Amino acid sequence: MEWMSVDLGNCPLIRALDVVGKQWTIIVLREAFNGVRRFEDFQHHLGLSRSVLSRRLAEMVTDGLLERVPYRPDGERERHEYQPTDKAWALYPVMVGLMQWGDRYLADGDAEPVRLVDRHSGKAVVAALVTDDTATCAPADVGVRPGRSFKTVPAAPSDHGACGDGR
Amino acid sequence: MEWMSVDLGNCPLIRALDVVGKQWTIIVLREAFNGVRRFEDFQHHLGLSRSVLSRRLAEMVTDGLLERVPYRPDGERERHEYQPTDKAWALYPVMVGLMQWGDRYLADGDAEPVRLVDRHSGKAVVAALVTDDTATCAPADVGVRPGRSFKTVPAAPSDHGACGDGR
DNA sequence: CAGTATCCCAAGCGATACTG
DNA sequence: CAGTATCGCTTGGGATACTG
Repeated sequence: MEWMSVDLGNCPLIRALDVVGKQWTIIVLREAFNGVRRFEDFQHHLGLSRSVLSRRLAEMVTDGLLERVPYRPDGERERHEYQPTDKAWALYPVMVGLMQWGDRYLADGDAEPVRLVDRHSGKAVVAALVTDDTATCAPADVGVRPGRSFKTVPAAPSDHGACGDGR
Repeated sequence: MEWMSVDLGNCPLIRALDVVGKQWTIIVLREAFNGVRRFEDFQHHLGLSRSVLSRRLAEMVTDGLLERVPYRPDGERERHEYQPTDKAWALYPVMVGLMQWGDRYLADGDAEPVRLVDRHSGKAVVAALVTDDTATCAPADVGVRPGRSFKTVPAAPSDHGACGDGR
């Protein structure tokens, strides 16, 4: 971040926040994780202004979080869709952690928490610190129980067997 | 966030970002996790302006992330220190996840990654998604290998045996 | 040492309008 | 449908100066 003082500039946390810190970024990412791919869909789901969305999307492409790929639905003209990159998927645990933290500490009473479950075992999934050798859940293995606001992950990345697994 | 459209307002992710989303918040939190407690220390470590720090600290106290507790060192006059609350410690995995993500994808080449290790096993610690029943690392169990920028955790919270463990 | 208050600037957002 | 451009507002940050 340009507003940072000298030696902290290369702190990985600062660098991360420089990319992810802007308000809409993580939300847009969540939509993308949820399968949203097109401009209009992002805009309607989130209700943010078109100009902001345009800029945010462009930045996220520049930052390597989204990839803008052309495709042609049936007989229509060519379109583009924004696909989350592996770099973006690597933020999945962070986003989930944030969401679960919000659920736990910022609940407004009426909304039941979003419960993530592992598809295979059916067990609840949480974001946590674990040792290297622990079995982790890949984004593709994660779904939600009740089904509110955070649906299942439709298109997980190819190689991300487990996010955050051994370096 | 006030800038959010209607129904998304109670999305836990949005609520979380409303509290944590401001740029300095997580950085200040990291310092607090690292044992920094006093105004001057935050200011010198981070190099941010006193006015901003003052506001940020006050907000974080309001938001329940920090607690301002009085204490009296040896024979001096009374002082105050900012202690991270359990609510703040619950963000530890998120912060670590962000930091590791920055290390992995935003490395500037010259800086070696911050390696977190479990004190007991000596194994590397990562932020990840796991099932409910997985053994997790409490903040107090986590230290760093080389010792750059992210030191050991000096004062972990009382009851946080494992962050993110079974709800 | 530990802040608070004031002033100014830059960045981010929304609304609106326009292009292919 | 999928954006880009412009404008004005609001917010967050820095500098400086001041208080206990």
